[in-house]
Parts: sequence; C-alpha cells; structure tokens
Amino acid sequence: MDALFRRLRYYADIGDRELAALKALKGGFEDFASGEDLINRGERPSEAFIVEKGWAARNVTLRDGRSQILNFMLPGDVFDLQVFVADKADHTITAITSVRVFQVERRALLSLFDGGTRAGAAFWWCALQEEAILREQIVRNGRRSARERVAHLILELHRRAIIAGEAEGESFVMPISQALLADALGLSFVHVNRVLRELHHAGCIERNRTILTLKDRARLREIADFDDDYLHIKDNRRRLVYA
Amino acid sequence: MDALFRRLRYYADIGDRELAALKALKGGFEDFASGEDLINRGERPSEAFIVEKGWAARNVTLRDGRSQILNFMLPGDVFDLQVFVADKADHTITAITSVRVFQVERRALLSLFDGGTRAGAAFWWCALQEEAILREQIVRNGRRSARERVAHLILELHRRAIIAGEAEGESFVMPISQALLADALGLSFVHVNRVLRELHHAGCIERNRTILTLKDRARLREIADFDDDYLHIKDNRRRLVYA
DNA sequence: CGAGACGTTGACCTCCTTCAAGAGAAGTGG
DNA sequence: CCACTTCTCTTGAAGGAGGTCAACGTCTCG
Repeated sequence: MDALFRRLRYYADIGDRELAALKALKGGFEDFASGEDLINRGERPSEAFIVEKGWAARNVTLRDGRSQILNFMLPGDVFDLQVFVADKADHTITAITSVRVFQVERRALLSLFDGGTRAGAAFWWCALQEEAILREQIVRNGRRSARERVAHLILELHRRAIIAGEAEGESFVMPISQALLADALGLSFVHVNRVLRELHHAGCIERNRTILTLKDRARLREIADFDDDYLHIKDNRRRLVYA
Repeated sequence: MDALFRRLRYYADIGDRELAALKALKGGFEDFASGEDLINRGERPSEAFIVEKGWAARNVTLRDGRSQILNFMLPGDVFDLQVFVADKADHTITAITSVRVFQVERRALLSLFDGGTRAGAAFWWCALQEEAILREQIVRNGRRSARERVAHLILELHRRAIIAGEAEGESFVMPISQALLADALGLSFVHVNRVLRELHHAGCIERNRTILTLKDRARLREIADFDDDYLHIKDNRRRLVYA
C-alpha cells in the first residue's frame, strides 16, 4: 500500500502508530485489466477502495450511448468511503490502464474513524478532496471554453500525478486517449484533437505517446485560469482537527 | 428543526432515542436575507449546516464574472459535514430566498457519528445524496442538450421539493430566476428563456411567478431521460408517499 | 501482415451565444 | 399616488464555438 502511505503523508503527520493501524487494515488487493469495470452501475459495493497502481475513471453512460466521465482516479486515491450507507452505485468505475486496488472492509474503516486517529482524519481529507475535484469539474465544464477546459484538466492531472509520485518535473504519463478526454470535458473527440494540436503549436504542451510534457506551464495556467486551491494540498498538517 | 426531522425520516427509522439525540444537538439558528452569503470563498467554516427554511445555492464565480452554480440547497439539506478537516471553502453559498439554517458544532456531530446511531447513519445518507446530486449535475451539463438540461433540472427540483415537504402534487414554488437556472445549467439566460417557453408551448410546464406546475410529467421525463435513482430515495425503509 | 484502436484533417452545419432593445413587474422615495 | 430605478422576462437578428460526417494515416499487437 505504498501509494496510500505516500498520499496520506500529504494530509497528516502519519506516525508509527498510525502506520501500524493502516498496515493492519483488513482487506485485500485485486487486479483489473485495462478496460475492465471495477464497479458496475447498480451494484452494491461493500468495500471502500484505494488505488494502488494505475488510473481509473468514474463514468456514466446514457441510454443513447453518450458517455460522461465524472473524474479520474490516480494511485493513492481513496473512494467510496460512503459504504457505510451502501446503496446501489449510480455509476461505473472503469480501469483505464491495468489497475491494482486495495479493498478495505467496511468494519475496518469504521474502527479507523471511531478511534479518532490521524489516519482516520486523513481519510476524511481524501473524501474532501474528491468532492472538491467533482465541484471543479462542474465549473470547468459549465463555464469554460474548450481551450480552457483542456488546459485546465491537463494542469489538474499533472498536479495530481505529482502528488501521486508519478511525475518527473514537467513530464508525466497521462494514459488518457483523446476520446476519454472528450468524455471528461463534455466535448467531441474531434474538437479535443484540434485544441490539443493548437496548444501544441502554441508551444504549451508536447505529447509523445502517453507522455505529456508541459512546455510552458505559466502560459497554460493563464489560458486555463488555473488555481490549485481546490485540490486542498497546501499546508495541511496544521489543520487536522479531528476529535 | 422540523425540516431536518422530516428529511432524516426518509433515510432511517428514527426512533425516540435518535430524536432525542438530534434535539440535543448543540448549535444555533441563523437567518440570512435573500442574496446574502452564508459562506464566502476563502472562509474556514467550523460548523456543519442544516437548511431549515428557504433555498440556497453553492456557486463559484470566475475572475471574469462568469458564474456557475454547483447545486441548490433545499430545506432539510445538510451540508459541509467535512468540517472535521476544515480547510478554506473553495466556493460561496448564497441565499436565494430568505434562509434559516441550523449550525451544528463540530464536536456534536462527531459524537453522533461515533455512537454508531441511526441518526449518524442518516447524516451519512445526506452526504451521499449530495454527492450524487453533484455527479448528476456533471452528466447533465456535460452530455445533455439545453432542452434536456432544463427539463432534467426541473424534474430534480420538483422531486426534491416533494422530499422537503414543499410540493403540492405537480406544483411547487421554484424561486429561481432564469439567470440562476442558466448559471446552474451552463447556458445563457437568453437560451434558458427560449427553452422554457418552448416547454411551455409544448404543454409540459406552466409558470406563474415562482410557482411552477408540471402539466405533463411523463413527457418531461421522456425529454430529460430522467431517472431519479441518483437521488437515492427509493430503497428507504419508509414508503415514500409521492402525492 | 491484418485488424482494431487511436489520432488527424477538412467541409459543412447547428445549437447556442452575444448583442440589442423593449415590456412587465416590483420596490423606493417624493 | 405617481415618477424612478431596477430586476426579470421576452424577442429578434447575426455570428461563432463546437458538433457531425467522412476519409485517411499511424501505431500496436496478436
């Protein structure tokens, strides 16, 4: 569960005691191939998930085939903490790359929260961040132009890749096809292609297979009006106020 | 806190013991005039909120003035349960009508959860539902046409008004100007106006001041491809009396 | 080497925006 | 009670951002 530890350290001063508590978390690993579904709409999951490796996407497909991606999940992301009140999932989670997740049993999670430990608080942070990402997705798709959307999402993913320990400076592996980008941004893949090429020609980005490099991050930020406050990653340690 | 009780009864069999626990919740009422902000972006709220009366909106305004509403809050809605890990709010909450909220102290909320009571579980339900509404907002604005969006949002608000005990059959008070609708749906208010008139002429809706009447709900549902599963209200122990 | 996924590009079209201007409704102050 | 401002709603005309359709190129992998 290296990805989890790395992540939680962003949100709390994890000490030996907390580490031990986390290591003792009951659950198990499961692997999914690229394209497989981790959770299907209508299922009733009884575990929470931690992404250990790979990227996944939460998405909804309408009856006529239109598809919308709600958000992406990177290594270290925790999701479905609401298993306490398990109801049918209203969406699907699909592996983009091959994915390894750790499934945490409901009971184990509960005891972590009940203890009022820092580790429990860190889980809350994860939930908070995930909701904030959803909110930003609404703003991005609701009130930004295609250009702004593409630039904004790229900056978000780069930032999150760094947090996940998967980025090398300005370059990172972004294993997302243009069609997936389109489904995330509410655009057609043809238009996403045009915008990407435009950003490329403007010298903002460079792409080589799945490796994306930000050649001019300042410019991108300006285009996207990007402010990473919503990722809630600045200076967290002081703020933990659980219990 | 009538609005809260009414709401929680949708999500759990609240007994006398739970009722007592809820009535003992520490906190207080606060009133806001229409247009006032309950929470400003950048503030650090230390309480969770329960809407007792009136409608509010969670919204983000971009630097250039474009504004996006994330979701609407109706009586009985609970929000900002994540105060445990209080960070700066990344959005603003504005009163649409005059609003009365109950502010719950962090500590009080915690003890409710720790007890593992039904009342605590009901709060989790509220959080789950709110997130689901956010997700649906992404799908709606990302992959639906203007017509579909308007119809879909109207159906959602009608359903939620019923849950909040504020709807009389097919009619309900929807105190939302066309400009606000536009900000919620990522459209221009001019176009919202046109779509509303179109739905009116098609005999689907009727509007009289803030009172909206669904004249042909079946048709609306067809237009919107509306399925209220995401509101998570079907599987309750209590039978939903859908007047 | 062939199949299938993914990316690229052009032509045309449409849904929605923007601009503009006017009509009601509603509050405000004299 | 009437002039006033100020919202909100309404409607038309023109333009543009992005969608759709179609065809072709490229990469990967079995």
